[in-house]
Amino acid sequence: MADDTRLRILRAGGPIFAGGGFEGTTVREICAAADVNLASVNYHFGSKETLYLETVQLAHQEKLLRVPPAAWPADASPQDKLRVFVGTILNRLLGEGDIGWETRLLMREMIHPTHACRPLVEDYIRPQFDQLLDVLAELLPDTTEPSVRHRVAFSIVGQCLHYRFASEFVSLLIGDERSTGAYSIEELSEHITRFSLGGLEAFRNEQPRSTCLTERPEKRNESGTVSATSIH
Amino acid sequence: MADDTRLRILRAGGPIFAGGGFEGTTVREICAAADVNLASVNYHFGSKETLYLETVQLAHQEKLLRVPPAAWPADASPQDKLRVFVGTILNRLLGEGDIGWETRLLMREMIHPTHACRPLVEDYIRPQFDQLLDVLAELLPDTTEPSVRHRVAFSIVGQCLHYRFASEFVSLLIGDERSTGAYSIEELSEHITRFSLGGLEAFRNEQPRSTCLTERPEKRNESGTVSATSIH
DNA sequence: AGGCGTTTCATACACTTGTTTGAACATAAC
DNA sequence: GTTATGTTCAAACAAGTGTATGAAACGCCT
Repeated sequence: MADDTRLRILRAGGPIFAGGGFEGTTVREICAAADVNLASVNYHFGSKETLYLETVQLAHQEKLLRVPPAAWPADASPQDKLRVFVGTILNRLLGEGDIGWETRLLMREMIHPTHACRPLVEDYIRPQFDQLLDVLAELLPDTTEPSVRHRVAFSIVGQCLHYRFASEFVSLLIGDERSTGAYSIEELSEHITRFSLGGLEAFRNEQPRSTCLTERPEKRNESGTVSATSIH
Repeated sequence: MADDTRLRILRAGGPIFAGGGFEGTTVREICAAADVNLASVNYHFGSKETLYLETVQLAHQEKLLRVPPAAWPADASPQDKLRVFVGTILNRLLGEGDIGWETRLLMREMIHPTHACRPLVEDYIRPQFDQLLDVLAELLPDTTEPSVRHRVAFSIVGQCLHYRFASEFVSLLIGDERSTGAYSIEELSEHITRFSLGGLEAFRNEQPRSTCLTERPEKRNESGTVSATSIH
């Protein structure tokens, strides 16, 4: 019975902490939702803070089990791998019917990092990041510098995260356009993949850098990709 | 002297609210920082909540004055306009020496929208969004659908916002790579512009959609851009 | 100077917060 | 049954919260 109340507190804490943040959430609230006595949280966790830390940990641990990492056949093209990766991330961020409170916890952790931040990144974020880097390795020249690879990776996940972080702003900006389905997970996944593959093209021919951007859109050089041939 | 304390409260409230959020920030804290009496906030604002709303409003109002919107010569190429736009956004998000607490307020508002959200978007976000759409209009075919234009715009600002939202995660992921300067505002601006112009290329030849992404990177068709010619 | 509306101040008021306490309860070993 | 150990419970605690109050101080007009 002891472990039971412990788990009940942890599971109840997730969505509540996600909704209100650490401050803004009361232990009474959590205890009521978990249907346990008020003193239980201090008996089992010692303090509200360690309860929070354990909650964050468990939340992403369970989330990782529930929605597994991206996977693809061994002979998939790198483009398809990227598409699957983007789709997986978006599903993790936006999907799952209910509300996706786990990612709200993650967002809060991004804005206001606590001690839960570092293990979260190492256990939960870095594996996905490395997976994306592996895909990018197939799409970028071998000579591409690590920092450039990283920035490209951030450009891709940044597009995905935007629809989670700024979802309220997006809704206000586009009005009722969302009802057209243009912002479904499938459409967004397709769009981001397409945009990113285009963006990758700009890094396929390694240039010194930063000199390939002033070409006018009307003309296109023979390689077809933006290049450094025309500095205005 | 009355307006003076009013303003002092508002200005002191900005960074404090940004740091601790609405909950997590005490009126006493703000009054101490503003060096005014505790009762002043209720005398001048009526409640903590309306103080918060007015604080958010003033913060972005002053921010908008301090770092003006992107501007370019009339004959600038759309590519250059995009570069300037991205640079301006990044400067607004990451620049300004101190800490940029205004954007933290904005981030909080994104995650946990309050009544301050709607006017914030209309007065502060939408003008920039429209400006970006104007630039994109020069880079995309006239036939491009509005929803596609919007998603492209989000792909661009998403890349920028990522370095503000996930800055802690970015730091943890890249280790001390930041010290190389690869994540300076200038470098990031250059990278995002380059990546985005590449991404835009993928939308230059309007395809039905979603069929242009499986081309293998080694071969390239004559137009040079990714296209719908090969479905695997 | 004197009166008056406005603003400041110290203080107090409910109320909520996380945490503690000590008794009641359970369960198993002997 | 008795003891021992681990767990729950209602109640209370001290500290901190937003807000209210009434007196004091100020500035300004006549």
